[in-house]
Amino acid sequence: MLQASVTTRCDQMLKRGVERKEIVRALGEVFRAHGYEGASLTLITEATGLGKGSLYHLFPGGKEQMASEVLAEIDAWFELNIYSPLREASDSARAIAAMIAGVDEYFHSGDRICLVGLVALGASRDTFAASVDGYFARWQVALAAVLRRSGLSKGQAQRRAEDALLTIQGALVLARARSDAGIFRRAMSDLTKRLLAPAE
Amino acid sequence: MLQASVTTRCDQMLKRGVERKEIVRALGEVFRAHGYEGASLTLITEATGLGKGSLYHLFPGGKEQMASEVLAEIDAWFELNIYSPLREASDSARAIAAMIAGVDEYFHSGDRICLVGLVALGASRDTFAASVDGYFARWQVALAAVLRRSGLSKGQAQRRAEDALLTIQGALVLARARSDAGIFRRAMSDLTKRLLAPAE
DNA sequence: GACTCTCTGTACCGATCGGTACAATCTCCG
DNA sequence: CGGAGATTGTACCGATCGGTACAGAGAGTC
Repeated sequence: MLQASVTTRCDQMLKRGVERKEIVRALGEVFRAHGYEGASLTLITEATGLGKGSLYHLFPGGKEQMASEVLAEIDAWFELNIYSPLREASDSARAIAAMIAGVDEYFHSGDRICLVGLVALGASRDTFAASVDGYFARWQVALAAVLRRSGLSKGQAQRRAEDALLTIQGALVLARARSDAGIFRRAMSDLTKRLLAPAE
Repeated sequence: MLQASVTTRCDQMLKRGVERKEIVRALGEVFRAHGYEGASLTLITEATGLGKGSLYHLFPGGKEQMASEVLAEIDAWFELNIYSPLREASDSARAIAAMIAGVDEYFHSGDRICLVGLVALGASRDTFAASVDGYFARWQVALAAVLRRSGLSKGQAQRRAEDALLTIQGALVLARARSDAGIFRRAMSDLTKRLLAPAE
């Protein structure tokens, strides 16, 4: 019966892991929709279907822990789907196209907001400064490496990667402000061309 | 004594107008620093030096009126210092350079945030949707007109103006996120070149 | 000085905030 | 089934939220 016991426990752990991931995802949507300050415990309980008891059992650190786990999960997603492919890419053009495709998917072609950007602008920025900075820093380094391999100088690569990140953020802001996802799509299309352009 | 009376009233009105402008400016800083939801009445009374009584006497509509007056004031500033010069410009290159200089001044070279962008991303977006959209729409139209006069096609001019707005917003987000005003300065420099470039 | 009207400080309102306490319940195990 | 530990709903906490009521201070007019 030992085997059964172990299996059961593994299943449980796995299930818990999955559930927690699901919860963190739901939390992310709440923070995205209402910001860190605006995401009240009431909204959070509604979005997750969890009472305060469960919530504080799962996240003893309260809202702050919830938000930082959400940021960590975002980071993990980008690490897996964006940074890592960028780092390991051999074909620069293909890697950049894949990055843009990934970004387009993640942000639902401009319908979805960047939570990291939102936090960066808000009052809670200082609390999560390290996560926010790390998110963009790692992205820039990974993208710059690809650009460098495609023949750009170090400075050019860094500058062009910076331009890419800023364009994505700006496109999300403007698309949201004007309720026009077309802005995001056009910006991503232009950005691809700009990233792929030969060194100046 | 009629003259004196009138003069006194005018002075008073003027003084009130100035004071109100000063108050709205202070309100703007609070909203910028804490967002619409985060700007509590306590913070507002501290920033303005006005008690609740005065505040609700001046702004019977409460926080919402305060915020919309702040947005209106921002709009007026841009109308005067950015949109209008853009519309009346004869020298496109000079007009664009002036716009970038104005933007750099307004945003303190990246140290200051765009309140309109912040509102656009936040939960209060719907409340102020018209102001937010109008701000960007008018800017884009004015800038596109200049670009059109400089020889670009209508579509190209619109697209390039869109790119300019999005770049400014993105630069502000990224500069804030990474606590590096240099990002904003570099972006503005690049943007100027991009705007001035000949038609593709 | 008395009247009027604008302005302001303060006390107060119900609602909600993030967070805690804890008993009840559920789940797994022997 | 019985015990142990994880999980949960609910009542409750003090603080603060945005907003209101109102008495009184202040200033301009006669």
